[in-house]
Amino acid sequence: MAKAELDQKSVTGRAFSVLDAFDASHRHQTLAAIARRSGLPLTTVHRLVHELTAQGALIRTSDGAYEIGSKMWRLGLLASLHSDLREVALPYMEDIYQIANDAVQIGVLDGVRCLIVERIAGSRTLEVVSKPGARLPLHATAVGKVLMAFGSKELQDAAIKSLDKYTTKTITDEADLKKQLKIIKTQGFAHSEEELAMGATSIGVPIYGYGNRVIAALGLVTPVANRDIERMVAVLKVSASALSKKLILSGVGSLSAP
Amino acid sequence: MAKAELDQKSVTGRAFSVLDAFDASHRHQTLAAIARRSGLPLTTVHRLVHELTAQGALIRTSDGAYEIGSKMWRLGLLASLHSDLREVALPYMEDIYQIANDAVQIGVLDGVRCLIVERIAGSRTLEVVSKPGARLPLHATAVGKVLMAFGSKELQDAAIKSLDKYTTKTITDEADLKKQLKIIKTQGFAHSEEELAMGATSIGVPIYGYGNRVIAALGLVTPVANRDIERMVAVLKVSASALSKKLILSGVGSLSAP
DNA sequence: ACAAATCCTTCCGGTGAGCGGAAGACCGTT
DNA sequence: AACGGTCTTCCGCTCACCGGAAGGATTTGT
Repeated sequence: MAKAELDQKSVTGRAFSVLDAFDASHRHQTLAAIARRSGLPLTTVHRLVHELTAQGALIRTSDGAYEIGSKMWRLGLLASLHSDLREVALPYMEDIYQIANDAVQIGVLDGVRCLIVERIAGSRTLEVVSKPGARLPLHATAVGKVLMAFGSKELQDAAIKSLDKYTTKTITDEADLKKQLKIIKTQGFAHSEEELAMGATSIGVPIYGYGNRVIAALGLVTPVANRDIERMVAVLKVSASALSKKLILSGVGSLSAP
Repeated sequence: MAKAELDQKSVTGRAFSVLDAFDASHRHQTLAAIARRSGLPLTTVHRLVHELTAQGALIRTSDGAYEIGSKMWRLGLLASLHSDLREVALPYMEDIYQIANDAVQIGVLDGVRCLIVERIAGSRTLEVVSKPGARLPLHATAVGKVLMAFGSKELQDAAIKSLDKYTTKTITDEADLKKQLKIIKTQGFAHSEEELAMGATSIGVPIYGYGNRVIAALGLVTPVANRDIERMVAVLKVSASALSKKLILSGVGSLSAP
């Protein structure tokens, strides 16, 4: 339970410590739970939560607990990666899903993680943790490896500093990973087999935006059993180039790091 | 340009004044612009924006301006109306779109406005301002009227206090509106013709959730020319009852007011 | 039935974090 | 070169935030 968030010195820092106490598996929390998870004194949380509720950032449900409010949702829609990328990519992802019948996902770089922006999955597809909003490690997923391979030198160095081991197949050796990244860059796609979770294999290809920079990665996730990598790569590459063209035309792509 | 936001006394209040300076048509703003729109001193905005950027709530683009950051987007996904309602409703909305070929939208109550949660629109459909995240007036849209008709007495009174006039057909008379709300409640659907924008007509039906309470409204928007209200109502009602059943089973629905 | 352990809320005095004016470093434009 | 616009740093005053203490409201255990 990480309680040492950013700063916590400024009020906004504290406010976001409160908000950060919410995640996919903690969407509905009591005041005391928020205090515990954020590591802030109860009284302080009490006040902050009240202010945030007044702003509509939180909402109090009928049972007295708190949830993220509609203002957060409304503001979140304004994030460019959502409005722009998702909007354009969704139809293409649906096409891919029709053909491949496997889970399709698109992700962007967020710090040293891969942020899943959208995902299409059927009932047949395996249930992994890669819902929209999830932040997956770069070195253990195909989409992540793509973003890493086409990313800056600094990004690679930063990402390599924490190569967590998720399964027996996760690549944790720096040299091995660097070698693979080079191959990915030349052959234009990444492959990951049971490196994040057993039973799942995935491939990913880069998506280009404004100025021909890689702004996202498109991927397919499928059970190890019925994989047909060549076919999947072919399908992905066709859609990816069409999608990239459209993104470049609409001029999507402008980010930066603090 | 509303500069008198909520409070502005507390730090969180000020922080949200900054965030509130962003909307669909102001997604990309310079520091000075934010200061102007929020009504806060430039120096103050400067500090707040820095803190918010450090938290990932804002992001600085390569041209020096600011946008809503990915953390906001991630947090926004946790809002229950999005994750739950949207998730369940989307397939039904797509079905309706296949049949009717008109813009389909679903909205929930947000204060005294109707918050559009999701919308499906084709290229043929007319371009109105009802994108996801938009907050439409209750008395001038079909979905809004539904929420109002099935809402509490207090809500109706609060909404009636500000009956803005958008077109010549907008209903601004309190008695007329109340009469219509009664009819809507008995016949189970609402109709609005050119009350928000000329050329557009819309109908709406209620959607039920946990405890058989009305939690949302489903609507169709079409050009006035090719309207066929009876058919539209029929289509909507079928989908609405199916969707309601599913929502009730999954137990969606829990809100409250400050 | 009581006690114990939760939970949430209000009160209040000290203090340090937030405030914002002033000043200056930058652009571009006329 | 003087202007109008942007962003940034500096710094002292003050007031809004902080959080312990205390008490009410519920739920749980014995």
